Amino acid sequence: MKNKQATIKDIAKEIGVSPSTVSRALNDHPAISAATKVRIKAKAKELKYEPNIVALSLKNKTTKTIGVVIPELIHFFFSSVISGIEEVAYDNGYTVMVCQSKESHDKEVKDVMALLSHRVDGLLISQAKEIQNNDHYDEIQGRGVPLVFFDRMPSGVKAPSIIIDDASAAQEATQHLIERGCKSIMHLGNNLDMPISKARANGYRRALIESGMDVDEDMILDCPSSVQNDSYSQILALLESGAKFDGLFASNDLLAIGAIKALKQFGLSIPEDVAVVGFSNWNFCDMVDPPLSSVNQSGTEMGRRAMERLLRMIVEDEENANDVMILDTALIVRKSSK
Amino acid sequence: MKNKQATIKDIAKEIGVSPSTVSRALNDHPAISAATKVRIKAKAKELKYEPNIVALSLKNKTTKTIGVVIPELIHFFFSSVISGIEEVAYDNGYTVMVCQSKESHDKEVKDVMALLSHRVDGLLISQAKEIQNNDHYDEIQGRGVPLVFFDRMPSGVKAPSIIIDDASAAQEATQHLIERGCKSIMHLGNNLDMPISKARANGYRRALIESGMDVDEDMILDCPSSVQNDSYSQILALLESGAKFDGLFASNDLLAIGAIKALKQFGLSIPEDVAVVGFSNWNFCDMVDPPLSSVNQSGTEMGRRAMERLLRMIVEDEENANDVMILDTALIVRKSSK
DNA sequence: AATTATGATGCAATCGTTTGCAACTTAAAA
DNA sequence: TTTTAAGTTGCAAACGATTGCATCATAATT
Repeated sequence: MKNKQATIKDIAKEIGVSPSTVSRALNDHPAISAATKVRIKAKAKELKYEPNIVALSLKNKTTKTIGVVIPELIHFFFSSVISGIEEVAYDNGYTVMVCQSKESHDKEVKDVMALLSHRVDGLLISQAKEIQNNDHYDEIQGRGVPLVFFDRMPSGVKAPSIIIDDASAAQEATQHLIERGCKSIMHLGNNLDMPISKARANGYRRALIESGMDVDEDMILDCPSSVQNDSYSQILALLESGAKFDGLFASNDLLAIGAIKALKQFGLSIPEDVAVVGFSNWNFCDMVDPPLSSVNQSGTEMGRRAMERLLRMIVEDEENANDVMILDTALIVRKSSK
Repeated sequence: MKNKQATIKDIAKEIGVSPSTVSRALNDHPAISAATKVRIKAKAKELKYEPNIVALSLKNKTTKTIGVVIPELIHFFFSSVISGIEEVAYDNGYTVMVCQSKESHDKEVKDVMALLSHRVDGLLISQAKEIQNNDHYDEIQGRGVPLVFFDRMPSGVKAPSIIIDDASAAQEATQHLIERGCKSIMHLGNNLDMPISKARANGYRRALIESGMDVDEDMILDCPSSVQNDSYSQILALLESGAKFDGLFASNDLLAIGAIKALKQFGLSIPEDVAVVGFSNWNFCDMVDPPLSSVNQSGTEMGRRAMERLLRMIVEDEENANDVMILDTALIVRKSSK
């Protein structure tokens, strides 16, 4: 089972011309006679010749490949982003290499190095939860490889990013709960060390403050693992200890669903006793009971925009910019907060 | 913003030796003196030299890259598969190129050709719903590129596959409904032209027959688009036309959830009036109301196994085999059928 | 002192493709 | 008939790394 892919040399040998002639014929170079072109093209088809992109990459110093590093492949949001990236990449003749950091800084660094070794033409990155330093980002830029961040961007790196306004979106969600009449609103953060989670928590605080309500830091819980069980057990424990609240804004949908499970189990009804809002509008939001209100962020669009931005950097060979594109979010109100 | 990646030549020039010496020094070749090695390695570190995989690929005729073609990235099952593939690939020093066929035959063919041009060392494919021919699979094998199918395999191609026993799993699910006391069971297929869906429908039939029940082909509905709305509207229409049934087995979870929505809306309670079982055990199965019974198929494991199988083909350079690995499934009974 | 090992390094070809330049053939112009 | 201009095609170098073989200097042996 050895490689049988035909090369330009094979064609050249069979026809009895030089490889250069074959190359020019296949690229419709004007200097080649029509007759030779026909013969060569026919032979190419016969041998099922396909140009070797690896050789081309070496020559052109461009691989028509872009690298993507995301925290977790199996999260609906991230797989939508990749889907968007792949779409635009495909339309522009690029192929996508995907790595998942599994939220680990080390893995993220290794992924980046591997992709650099593969000489990707650009990188799209969403930062892992575990943050240590920006050395690998500097490394990328030091090598002149275009870099765009999406959703989770680091601070202190001069690169374009496509994000949403997490704070404002969170504020809107919290505001909605306040308008609905909630007097005592909890917030579930998903790893509050992470900038994105911090921003959402700040949005929550801002909404309370702007409505003249007190911010009780004890009402902010951290569920670092972003598994529903985490919020489920924390909320259940809280309820059992006698805590009272009538609204809950969670930093992601899974946490919201875990909380709902605990609330239901404790005999509370949603939204009557406690109104709940999640974040990300995952595909199952309208399938759970009650359907979960959530902040919609379109992963597909984010992926598309990020890829488009990256392409612009690649094509225009522009200087490092650090423009930030903020995509719209929209609060989708469903029964859980109606 | 041009490429500044250091090459072996750069190191050679700066130190004043030949490129061959640098190459040997970096690979710890015994013929190079310790002193030179030290100098060269120091300079390599200083210049942040990283071997150019593209050049290596050209020389070694191996890219350490594998290509994956799946129908849809955003489906939980498929993103789990990719996650499993990426894991094993990464552990073995491979990188993964991902393409989505979007269930289109043409796109699948184009994806395959693009990946072949990139000279991937192997291909993992799950066939698109739209099936026309196997020419592109022949093309892959004709070029001597290892190929493994997962989940959806074509008929008539001699390649290993990792699948589940769709018929048996479906039979088990249906059997469960029968044992629970269901007398009239519907089946929702997801594009019954697709082999995988056919198999599930056959499993459904087998269960009925083995229990001495009649198979009424009118009780089998096709929902080609695999969107919940499809099953929702079809089931609703059916109920309004006066159809009666007390069990429902759907070919995937989305269809099951659409059906549940219709049933609920029609005032039926689940599982009392109609017991429902889905297929795939997507992550939201235990979040919906009522929690949905489903056949668990581990995408991550399927991805891992497929990648492992492919690696064996790559490493051992074995002859085309067509062994089929059938992964275990397990019916997870939840409230929707209890 | 002459010969033979031994150690260290460089040359050149290779992988597949592209491309500037040279070289050749033939036909047109002087 | 000689010069010039097209029209075709091939040579060789390049991209970055590896590797068999040749080369050279030095050290060890006789």
